[in-house]
Amino acid sequence: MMREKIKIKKIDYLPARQVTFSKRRRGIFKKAAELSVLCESEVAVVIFSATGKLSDYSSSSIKDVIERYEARTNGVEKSDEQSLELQLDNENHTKLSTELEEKNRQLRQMKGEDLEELDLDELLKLEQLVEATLVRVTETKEELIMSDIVALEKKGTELVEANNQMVVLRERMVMLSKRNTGPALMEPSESATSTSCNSALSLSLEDDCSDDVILSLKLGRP
Amino acid sequence: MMREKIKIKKIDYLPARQVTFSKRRRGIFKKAAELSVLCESEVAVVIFSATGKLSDYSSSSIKDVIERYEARTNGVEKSDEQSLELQLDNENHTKLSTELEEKNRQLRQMKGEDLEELDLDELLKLEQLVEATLVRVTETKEELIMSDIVALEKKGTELVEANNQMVVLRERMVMLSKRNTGPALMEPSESATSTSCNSALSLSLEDDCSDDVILSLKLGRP
DNA sequence: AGCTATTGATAACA
DNA sequence: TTGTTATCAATAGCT
Repeated sequence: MMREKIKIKKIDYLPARQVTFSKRRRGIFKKAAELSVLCESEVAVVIFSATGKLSDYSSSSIKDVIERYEARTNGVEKSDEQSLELQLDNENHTKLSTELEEKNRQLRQMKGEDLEELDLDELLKLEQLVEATLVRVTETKEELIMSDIVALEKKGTELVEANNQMVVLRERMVMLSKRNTGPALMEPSESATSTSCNSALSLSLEDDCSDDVILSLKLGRP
Repeated sequence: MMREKIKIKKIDYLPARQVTFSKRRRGIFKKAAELSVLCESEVAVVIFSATGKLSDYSSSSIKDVIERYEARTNGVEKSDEQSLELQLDNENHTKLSTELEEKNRQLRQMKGEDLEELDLDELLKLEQLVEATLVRVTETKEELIMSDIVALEKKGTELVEANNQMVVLRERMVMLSKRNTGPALMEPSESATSTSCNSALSLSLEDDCSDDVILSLKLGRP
């Protein structure tokens, strides 16, 4: 009612023709862009309006497309002369593309996408595969965490050890000081004595002398 | 139901991509032809497929359109045409190879190989990804199984229904027989009456007449 | 320019 | 590849 089917023949009424030209031109450019994306192709469109105005679209450079076109059109015999290398290249390219596509498919399915393409058997196999991966990843992760923890514990033990040695050294020095300068010197009221260390270790070793902190250590699992 | 809206991005599945390419190419050519007629314009379309195959349409002569186009484009320094294509090919090739390599790496890690290349952060991310995949795969699998079961149940219900109708028919025939030939004819001692059906259904509907089995149905979850 | 009813294009499937 | 059909997309006729 509102709109009727048109016949494909010149639109006589100029304003309508201009409007249609604009709209359909946009439509074609859009379709060209879609095709180039959907199918990874190179598309070029050149339009001269009735008034001679030029419009063009190209998925890449229109010059490249035209050059490529002319190379193809003019050089039919070139594909006999130079074909070997080009042919090999093309074969290679096709092979690579196919391979890449296949890998992409596999990857997508490993990521849980496009699963509707699969039948039950394939789904079960994929499930097994993913489960196996998960086990390995988790194991590897835990090993890594454990080795980190062990390394930290070792470091901690070394630090505690170093601290103890320093405390001993300090006491000796205090003794020496006393012997040399008399009892006026402050002495430590308390020695750090903790020497054991475990993975949930949280200890703080500080001397009473506020300006004489020896070591402070804190370890823990998040 | 039948068709869903598509996103404008590369179609991954090759056969579908080829079909779409053909159809949309035809579509664009048709639109181009319509525009040229409706608005008396000159339209040219050049398409290179992903495999390098050339297709073109032009309302007049493509060469004319191209010449006209190039006349408009000032100062077009034509670099040698051959090297352009070769250059593009080489770039493409390199890009493809790199991409393929990367995908292979990702795929190996998705399969739980080469995990030692990863640090803890990457491992945690991978673990999450794989867990998400596993959830999706399992869900999809279960949906598929459920839909299979539903389909079987439906089939089962239909069969039971059909059976019931046949039993009724049979009873009527027996009645008729009795009326026509007297009480000498055998009659069924028992009618199958089960009309409900569930997924763990297991029923066997047989008439007492050993040579007159009507239906036998067995369904169940493995 | 916008706005819909309608035609036209086409994705999924066979 | 070609055909079919249910949907989606383009656009003709108006404002």
